[in-house]
Amino acid sequence: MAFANTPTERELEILAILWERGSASVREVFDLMRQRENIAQNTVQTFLRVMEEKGLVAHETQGRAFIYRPLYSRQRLVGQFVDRVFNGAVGDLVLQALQMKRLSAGEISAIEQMIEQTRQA
Amino acid sequence: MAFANTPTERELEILAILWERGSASVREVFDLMRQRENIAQNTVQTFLRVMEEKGLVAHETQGRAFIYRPLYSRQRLVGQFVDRVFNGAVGDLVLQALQMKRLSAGEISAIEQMIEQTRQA
DNA sequence: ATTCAAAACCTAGATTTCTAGGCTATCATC
DNA sequence: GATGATAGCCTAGAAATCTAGGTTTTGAAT
Repeated sequence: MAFANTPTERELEILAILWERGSASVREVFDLMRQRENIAQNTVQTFLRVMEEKGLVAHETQGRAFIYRPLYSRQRLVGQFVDRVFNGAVGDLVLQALQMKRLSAGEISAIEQMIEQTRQA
Repeated sequence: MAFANTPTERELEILAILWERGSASVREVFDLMRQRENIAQNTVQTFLRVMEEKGLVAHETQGRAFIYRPLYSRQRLVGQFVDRVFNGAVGDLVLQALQMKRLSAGEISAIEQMIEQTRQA
């Protein structure tokens, strides 16, 4: 996606893993990715290094290993997605999502609660 | 994004225009794009031709001009977005979107109505 | 201290995406 | 039927993205 610092396809895949887990070592990211596709650990490592240069992630060391965490948030990605796909109209995105009919009763309740809160503000 | 036939960045930009207008000639797409960036009409034309090969758009002629319309839907894109970013959890996407607090009262009402319908099914 | 394993760094090359120049076809007007 | 304007086609090359091999570093075990 063409904004400044927008993650590429592969970067997004890695970010998704970090969002899910909060943080992870190169090894952990690699192990998850290899389950779905053919990829070398070095490739993952290189991506994380470059992503850090770009400011998408940060790391701290734990023993010899680097533990990465995301700096770029899901929220931000959703914002950019809305801007480019729905011209900024969040409501349209929500409507479109609701039409997908993939929601459980529990999810619907959570959404209703959230709307209640939104209405206050 | 890395699914089969997922539009690239540039393709997405063009699709967004077609979604907005329903359909458009090469010239119209070009005129809209040039307002924001530096691009040649030939580039737009080439993209549309390739996108047609990929099945993302279709065209019919009107006089000498080709009028393109999208075949790949917003709905489908949102579906792929949810899958890769929220691991398929539509509810999480909606929650995240609602937290952005960019909604008007009218939009909120529309969403509530939509939820009512969703609840029925 | 040597050997081994695990991790990171550096680098070049493959692949995909993007870009637009030059060419041809079509139609309207003179 | 020549001229000009508008449109689409073909093509090659530039730029960005992705990939992973070879090397080096570090720490643990013998």
